[in-house]
Amino acid sequence: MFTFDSMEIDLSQAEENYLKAIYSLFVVANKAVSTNKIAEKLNTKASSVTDMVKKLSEKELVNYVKYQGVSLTTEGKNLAVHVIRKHRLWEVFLVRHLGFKWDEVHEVAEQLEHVKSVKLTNGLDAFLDFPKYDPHGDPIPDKEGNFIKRNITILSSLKINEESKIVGVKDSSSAFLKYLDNADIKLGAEIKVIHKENFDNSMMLLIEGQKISISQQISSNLYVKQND
Amino acid sequence: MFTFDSMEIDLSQAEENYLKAIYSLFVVANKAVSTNKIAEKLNTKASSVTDMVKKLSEKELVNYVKYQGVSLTTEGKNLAVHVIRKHRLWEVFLVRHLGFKWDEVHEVAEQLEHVKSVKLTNGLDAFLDFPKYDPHGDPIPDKEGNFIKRNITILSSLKINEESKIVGVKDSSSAFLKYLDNADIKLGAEIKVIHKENFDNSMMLLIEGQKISISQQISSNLYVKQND
DNA sequence: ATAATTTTTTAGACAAGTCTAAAAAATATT
DNA sequence: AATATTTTTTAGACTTGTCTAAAAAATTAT
Ligand SMILES: [Mn+2]
Ligand SMILES: [Mn+2]
Ligand SMILES: [Mn+2]
Ligand SMILES: [Mn+2]
Repeated sequence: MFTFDSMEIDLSQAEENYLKAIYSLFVVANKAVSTNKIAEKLNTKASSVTDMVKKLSEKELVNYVKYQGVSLTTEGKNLAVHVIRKHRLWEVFLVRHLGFKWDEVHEVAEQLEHVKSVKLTNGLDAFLDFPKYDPHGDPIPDKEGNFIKRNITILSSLKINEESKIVGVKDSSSAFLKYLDNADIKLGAEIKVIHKENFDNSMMLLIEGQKISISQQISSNLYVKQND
Repeated sequence: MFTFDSMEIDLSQAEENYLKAIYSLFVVANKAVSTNKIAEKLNTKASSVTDMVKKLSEKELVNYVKYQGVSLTTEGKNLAVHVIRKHRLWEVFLVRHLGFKWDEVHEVAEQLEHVKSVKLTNGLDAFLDFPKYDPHGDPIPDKEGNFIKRNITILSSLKINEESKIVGVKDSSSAFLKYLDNADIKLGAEIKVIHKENFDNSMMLLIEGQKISISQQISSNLYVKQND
């Protein structure tokens, strides 16, 4: 049976970042992703992407046909998920044990995710007691690469009087996370939709007893789980 | 007053490794170190070292005169010590919290020491309760770069009946550390020299009540602190 | 269906870091 | 002091990952 322990391919940080980018773009698009989209995501140029994608194709980590976009092979996907696992475990560590705020962890996790040591990753996982979610509500793959598939609802799509719980953020930029902190909007908070303003699509909510109005910008970047 | 917080120079991992190598070679030689020695330490070629040393000299991190060896500037030394601080803090973390043995930490620490985040380093330091020594008995610089200067005695230089405590290892290769584990020789152990064999310079010791014989190879790689 | 526009790839260049082989300098030997 | 040996530097090449500018292909508009 497959586990990450068996993975001994030594990729560069650049290669790992490409795999991650391709993975996350594919998840939303659900079809082969363009070199342009990858370039945008990685803050680089499409020509650089073409070069790298050829290299990854040589290594059989991506499927690539000229002019037709890129997708991950099974092996490429496993490697991408493994990097994501490390990224999210480190984020948990930083928040729980080193006093980082959820808007401060990403940059450091981007570095830590490239450290290579199966013992380190699994040791960290155990130390943290096998967390299922990172500080932004994103699921953490276990060492087999399996993770919880969340039943995501976007807050903005809720109807009046529907009740739910905030379980994640779509945008995890520092700016958005800080806004949430200031507005006292936290993961796990119970909310109820009181009113939806037709004019600007803003929403009036009851969050943990508090009445609060949020713009469409905000409500379309919050994931909720509806109460049964 | 100077602290590492003020250091914002962004060095590559290669540059940091060169500074560390030059630092540790200089500490033992106490004079400008040769490109050859640096090459040997870093498992590279002297010609590569010459190139890099020129670059570091441009950045005023080393003093370099052709054919006359290399030494660190104040800034270079500060940066080297900062990397060593991170290396040793991570080693403590790995042993204390992730179940690593002292012979397993070095390789991973070599990667972790290059992660850049003042908040991470100081947070880790605080989480570990500001440890003074790493698992091999090496002193850990604080955030000002200061560390305890140990009064090192090599075990092999002790006379008969002298009593002392094991406080460090000179060789921290995995092979040597595993030997010590098997022989049940630990940092902190109280020892007394019972006998010195003239023939091969082996030593008979009393370690925590146990009688044990060690070769010169071993005794010349153990640091002790003499009891007053 | 042709033309205009956008996307993607190619061609050529560059910086970082490394290597081998040869030249130059320093050191050791006779 | 001259010669041989060792150490160090230079010269030129290679890899990885990136870039700009130009060419080619695909897409959109007319
Ligand atoms: Mn993140
Ligand atoms: Mn996250
Ligand atoms: Mn070490
Ligand atoms: Mn150590």
